[in-house]
Amino acid sequence: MGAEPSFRRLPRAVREQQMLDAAVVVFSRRGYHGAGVDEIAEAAGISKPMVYAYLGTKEELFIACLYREGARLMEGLVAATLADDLTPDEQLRRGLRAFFAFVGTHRDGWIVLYQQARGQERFAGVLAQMRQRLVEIVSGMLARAAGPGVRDDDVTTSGYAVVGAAEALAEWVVNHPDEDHDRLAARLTNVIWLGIGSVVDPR
Amino acid sequence: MGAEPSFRRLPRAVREQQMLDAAVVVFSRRGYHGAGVDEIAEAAGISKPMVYAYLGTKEELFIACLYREGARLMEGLVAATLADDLTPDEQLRRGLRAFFAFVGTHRDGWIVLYQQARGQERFAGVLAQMRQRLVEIVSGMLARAAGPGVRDDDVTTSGYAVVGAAEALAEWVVNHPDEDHDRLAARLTNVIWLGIGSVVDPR
Amino acid sequence: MGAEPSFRRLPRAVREQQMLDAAVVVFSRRGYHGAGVDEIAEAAGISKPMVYAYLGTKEELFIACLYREGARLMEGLVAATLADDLTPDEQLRRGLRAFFAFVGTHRDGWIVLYQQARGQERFAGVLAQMRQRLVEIVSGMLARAAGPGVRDDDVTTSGYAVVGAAEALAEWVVNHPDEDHDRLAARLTNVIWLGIGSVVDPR
Amino acid sequence: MGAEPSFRRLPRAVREQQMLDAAVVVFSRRGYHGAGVDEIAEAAGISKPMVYAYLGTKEELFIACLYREGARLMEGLVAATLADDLTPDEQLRRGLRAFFAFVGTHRDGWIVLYQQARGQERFAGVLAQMRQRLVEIVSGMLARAAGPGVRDDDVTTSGYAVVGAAEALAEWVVNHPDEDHDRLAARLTNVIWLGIGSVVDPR
DNA sequence: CATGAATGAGAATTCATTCAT
DNA sequence: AATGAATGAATTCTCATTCAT
Repeated sequence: MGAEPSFRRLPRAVREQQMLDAAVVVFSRRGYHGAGVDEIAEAAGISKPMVYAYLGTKEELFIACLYREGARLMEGLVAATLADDLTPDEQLRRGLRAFFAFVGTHRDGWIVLYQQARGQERFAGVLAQMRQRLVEIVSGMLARAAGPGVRDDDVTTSGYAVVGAAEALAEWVVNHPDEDHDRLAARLTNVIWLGIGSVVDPR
Repeated sequence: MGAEPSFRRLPRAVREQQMLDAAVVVFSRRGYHGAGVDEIAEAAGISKPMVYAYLGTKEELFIACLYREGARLMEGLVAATLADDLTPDEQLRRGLRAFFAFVGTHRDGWIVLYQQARGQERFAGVLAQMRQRLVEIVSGMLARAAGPGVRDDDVTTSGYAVVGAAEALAEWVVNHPDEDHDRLAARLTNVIWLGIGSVVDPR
Repeated sequence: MGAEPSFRRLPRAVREQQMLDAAVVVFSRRGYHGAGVDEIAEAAGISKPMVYAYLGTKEELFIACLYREGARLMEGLVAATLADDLTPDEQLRRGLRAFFAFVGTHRDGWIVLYQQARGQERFAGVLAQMRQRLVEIVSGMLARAAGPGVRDDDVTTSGYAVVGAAEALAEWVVNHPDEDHDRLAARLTNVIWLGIGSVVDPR
Repeated sequence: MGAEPSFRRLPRAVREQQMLDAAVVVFSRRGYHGAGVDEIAEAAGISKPMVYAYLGTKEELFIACLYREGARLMEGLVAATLADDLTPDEQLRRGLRAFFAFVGTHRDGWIVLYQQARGQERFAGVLAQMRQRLVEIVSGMLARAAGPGVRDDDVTTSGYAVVGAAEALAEWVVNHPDEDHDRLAARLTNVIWLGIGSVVDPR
């Protein structure tokens, strides 16, 4: 049996995760400008200079949060989506499920990513990029489903719409923590799938 | 015609609108916390104390922006929607068109409402309320289209999805100012209308 | 019967008194720095520029209050004291009575004079001067009563003590508006008169 | 002897006292509203944020001054008064001596307590309370001296008068720093002691 | 490694005062 | 004569950031 680790001196990597955890929580509640480094340090149970020593400026700290949470979200999505031989609609359904799962589990991360990072010129870029990737992924699925002969424009538009719908429902998920993600994903997939028909084959 | 009015002393009502105009622009770029009252005053072409004299605290100023822009949005929507004898889908299409028109014309107002007000606990309420009204309006249209025998829950979820999709496309509109709103509204309506079938009559 | 005077256009002298009335009230509650010219103007029922037009700077306004209230106090005292052929103790008693009467009737004036003007370097002078006159008056009475052969120093000290005692009781009067001034004056005179014996003829 | 301590970084307790020292000086000269936190910080030889970090708001800072100086005054008084077996008049004499000593030594503290705290509704309470305690202490001595059969009212009134006289002489002390406190206390005690006879046994 | 001490720079808010009408 | 409009100059308070120990 190994020695219990001392509580005070933790390896750097661990400390950094604790700080990021705290930062995500605080940023999610107060926003970038509203959050104080003091507050974050306190929430992390360490002193302010440590925050600066480990993660740098408040801006860098925020960006670190963005990257970590963004990566988590993407990981979940990709993992859920990458299995072989899935039909596009199944892929979509699993992607949505993973998405809602992330939002449900990482409420604060979601809020930081989607509510706080937006609208601060400085960070909008990082966010827009991620969102762009989402739209592309979804558009890809839709395109595969639609087959050739559909205008790229229409597919992209639909991609936006789908991502937007998912995001709106994410807000719903945030406010209704006991919602069944599977059911939600299934329902939305259906709506989308039928709807997509109008793009694929507009009468 | 009459002499040009002196530029320095203006009646209160005029100045207030100028201030709100400036405030919306600045808030949209910097967010609530990021915006300085100094900056807003300068943008409005007057001195800081006037802002406080006329519109009160920064918080009250922000709320005033919220209300003005919110009212503008709602007016447009309601006006577009209220005509007699519209089929639900036509109603939806017109509503969406009005929505995209607002977003296109009042870019900054849109951003303040939908990106900056969110995530500041203080203002989330005002916003959530407005969004709620939107969802209800849309859900109403969907319900009328779906007829009885559909679960309220499903209708609400769809309402959220539709509003979310519209919001996402709004972002698209913001970034592609020359997009044809009519076309976008029509396309989204189609997607929705088919999709909605899945809720009304699954399988 | 004369024409009713219009309410709006009042002769300057009247307006000035109204302003001073209002100013005394506000200064008494808030102190010199704490009081706002806005507040005073509003209390006087006129607009701020009028205050400046009539009474000048806030500082000048405050000094005007000081002089008016100080004059009122002194008038009362002198009037009560000047009658011919009064024994010193009767003089003192009447003086105290007049003093307490002023404090009771002009509560705010008293507070401005004795609590607010003190401690602002700028005004302390005016105040100290008035107080000095009071001490001299009282010391004069005491000296007349004591006759020659008493050290000036002792008389002055006693003068201070008497004025101080009166001021302390003035605070009492302010807080107990229904106190009988005559009785208070009589009691204090007695205390003083016996006490004064110790100075006159210290065993 | 040991190395001179570095001047820049000092432990909190020390800095707090320095700040209070400076604050008392500045408040005494300018009054609560007239004093700027900037000015106080500069007088204390540190930067403004430290004042806020350690002592809180300007209001809290002022109250801290009130409490510290008030405690100092009271300590002196109680210490001087508590010795066993003193006759009431000796007690009073010692009390007055201690009082004058405080005023002489802590000129600024005295001024803050007795001139600046008054008249600001916010602080009047703290002050009134302390003054009340003084009046009660003095009244107690007078009552012990007077024996039973004297109206409470009269004793209280006399208490006020005595405290008032002492306060007035305190002002004298402030302006005549080389006055002999012992002599002043003795003289005032005599004046009071004879005067008190009139209350105890009038005519 | 860790932190209490310290601050420069700026934020919101107010106020005495003036001007144009 | 009278006032709404307007502002320069503070003032209180906060915050991101650094240094000495």
